[in-house]
Amino acid sequence: MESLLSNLRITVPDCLYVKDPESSDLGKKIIAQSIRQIDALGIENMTFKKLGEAIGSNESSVYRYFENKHKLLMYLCSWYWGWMEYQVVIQCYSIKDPKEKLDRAIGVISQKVEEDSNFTFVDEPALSRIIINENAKSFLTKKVDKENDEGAFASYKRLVMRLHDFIQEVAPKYSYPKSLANTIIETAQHQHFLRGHFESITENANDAPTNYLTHLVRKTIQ
Amino acid sequence: MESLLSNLRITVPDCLYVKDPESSDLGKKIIAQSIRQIDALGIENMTFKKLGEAIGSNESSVYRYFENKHKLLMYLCSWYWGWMEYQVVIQCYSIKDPKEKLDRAIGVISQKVEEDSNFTFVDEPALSRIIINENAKSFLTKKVDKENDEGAFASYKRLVMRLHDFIQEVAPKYSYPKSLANTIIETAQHQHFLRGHFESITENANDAPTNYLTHLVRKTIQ
DNA sequence: TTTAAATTGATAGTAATACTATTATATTTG
DNA sequence: CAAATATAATAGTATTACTATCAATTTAAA
Repeated sequence: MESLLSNLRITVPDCLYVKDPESSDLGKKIIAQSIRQIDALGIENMTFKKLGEAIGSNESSVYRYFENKHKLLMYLCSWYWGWMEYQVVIQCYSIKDPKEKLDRAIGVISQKVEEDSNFTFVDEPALSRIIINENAKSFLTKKVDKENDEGAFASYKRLVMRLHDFIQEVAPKYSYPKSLANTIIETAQHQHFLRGHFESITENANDAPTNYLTHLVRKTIQ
Repeated sequence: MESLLSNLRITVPDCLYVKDPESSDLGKKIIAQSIRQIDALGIENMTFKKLGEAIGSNESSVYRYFENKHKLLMYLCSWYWGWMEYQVVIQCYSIKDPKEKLDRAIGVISQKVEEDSNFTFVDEPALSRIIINENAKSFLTKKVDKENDEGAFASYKRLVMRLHDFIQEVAPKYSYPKSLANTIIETAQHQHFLRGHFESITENANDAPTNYLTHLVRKTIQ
């Protein structure tokens, strides 16, 4: 996609950072490099020390932007879900037919992610791999409820509700639109993971799970 | 359920332990107490030191049974999936009608877990909470492929294939029986999680996700 | 343009963790 | 009873996830 909207910004809840990383060059470097390192090493093996060194700075500078590694991960996940919501909205905006609109949304969420040149400091395909491998860790902690109260998961929830609205437009009488919206998003990520590591237990080993999910949703709400 | 089969054992891949914890009293204490502590503290905040102290032993003794915390978690998950497979098998054994059989399997996997007195050193309801909160962490690591090669995830994969067989019996022409089997298991856990922490984005806030899943599966494969 | 304020870099230090190693003491088994 | 094995206790190491301090640099305001 071409870079059309240079002043575009994905909003991330401010409880996730100490200082807004988009407000400085160093901050943007932290984001760009953290995506590279988490993708390469996994969140467990990435440290603020390594991150600082890689951008020609140091540990203490990274701490001035993010309280800790977990908040940084949540920031990245939040950015991704905000960006995904934006993708869904623009790619579905002009579609009139609700069914077609829902299909397109499922496609956007489950297909392979491509680079978006509107956000130069974010490598979206790498970030998408991080979502597949690390997103669950952002909420599977003993602090979820506290962090949820602070609004840390607002972007994710907004995407779920967006999808929920699309489902309701197609099938106003279906009883589980929110649960289904959730299932679509989670299953998309999980099937991508299976594709990469457990091909024996999925039929989506050679392809995105888009067809699987589209069929499942259509049948379920028809 | 009554304790009928005192010599019953759930098999766990032996790459997951150094010394079989079921072979001694200390080993069984480690299992029982680790379930309690991981449930209470989360895997992140549980340590072998705390675990050893809680059973009147110490860190080094725990290390003689499990190489590390991650292997212990994988052991517990593996045990759970093995036990779940056994539950599915015995609860569906006598059912002739394939549709009914599949419904029952979905019920077993998605309903609230109850204590099984055949295994006195395992608190199944607590273990089920661990699965909901920590299972994903057992495979979302950079070591998955290596551990998978060693057979660490055999129990989980067997349960998926068991469910796959049930789905195929009902709908031999359905194209995604493995993916769907997976989705049932993962969604069951995830909906339980949402129930506890994100009720605003699920309709299963007051109930198990059994009805949601049963409906979804029936419609999908019909 | 000078001064103050804010940002960054460098270094040091702490408590906790995830182990490894060693040795002493029980306990079991042959 | 002796030998083998299992457990307990202690100590030690490298790494991590921070916190604190201070100097150097950049930026912004008067």
